Amino acid sequence: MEIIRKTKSVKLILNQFEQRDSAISTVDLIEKLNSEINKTTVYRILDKLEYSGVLHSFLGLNGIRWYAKCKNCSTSHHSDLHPHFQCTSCGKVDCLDIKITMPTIPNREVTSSQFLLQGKCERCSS
Amino acid sequence: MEIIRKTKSVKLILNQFEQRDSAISTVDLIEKLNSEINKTTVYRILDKLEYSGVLHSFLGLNGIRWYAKCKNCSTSHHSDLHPHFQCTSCGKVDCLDIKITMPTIPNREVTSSQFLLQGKCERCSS
DNA sequence: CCGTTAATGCAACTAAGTTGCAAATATATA
DNA sequence: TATATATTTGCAACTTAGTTGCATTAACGG
Ligand SMILES: [Mn+2]
Ligand SMILES: [Mn+2]
Ligand SMILES: [Zn+2]
Ligand SMILES: [Zn+2]
Repeated sequence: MEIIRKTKSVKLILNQFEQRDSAISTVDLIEKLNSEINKTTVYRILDKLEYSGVLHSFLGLNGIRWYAKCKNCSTSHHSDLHPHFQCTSCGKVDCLDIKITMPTIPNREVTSSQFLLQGKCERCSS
Repeated sequence: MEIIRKTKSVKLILNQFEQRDSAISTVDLIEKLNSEINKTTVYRILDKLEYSGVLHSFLGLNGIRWYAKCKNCSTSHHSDLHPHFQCTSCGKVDCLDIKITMPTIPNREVTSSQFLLQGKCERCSS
């Protein structure tokens, strides 16, 4: 299930991600676009954009899903093994440009991971 | 909000955690005890056990909360900064006895983290 | 055993996300 | 440009994890 048609809704959602560099939660996106796009459509487009390698997603502190732009991903290959940072003060969520060394665990075959850091962002800690 | 009284329900829940060493999800616990304890009570007891330093919790792959025994925690101090491992084949979730080196990020004050690894457990990969 | 207070069950609710289906619209082709 | 067709959308209804208020029950110290 890839994105086939550049519809009005797809453009509106992509536009949101072009306007900022931080991640956006499904809830925020639905709220922000609620007069223009139905929430079902938002979920479906986000699914497709992730599948296509345009966005990647992860879970925030409360289990809500967040989406952010991919950098070098495609439909066939995803390379989003980086941590994310959620500010407990303002709620902002960012991708971190940090290589995490995947720990090797005896007798376990690790295929992927989610690493979420919490604390205060630059703006909130100064 | 600490545990004050050792009620029948509290004992039943603690018993579940004594019987196994891996984590248990709220959903599994509610299902398993559904003939003996109301789900509201399960949620409330888990809250209190976590607050008291008996259990710690974290989110699994699908955003469902999991609980596991604490090792050296108390009401005043929690020391559960370790990764967790979820088997994508059998669904089992474990605490990993691995020290993770908290990355230092410029201009950000990191206070805690959640690190969830995914893959195949010992039993499922052999 | 009794009185106090914490704990419980229940029903109703909230909120994120999903599903089926009919209507609308993007796009390729003529 | 008009038409055909497959994709996308909106809507309403649903699912599921977790929460809340309140009346009832039960733990436990005296
Ligand atoms: Mn990211
Ligand atoms: Mn753990
Ligand atoms: Zn902040
Ligand atoms: Zn397994």
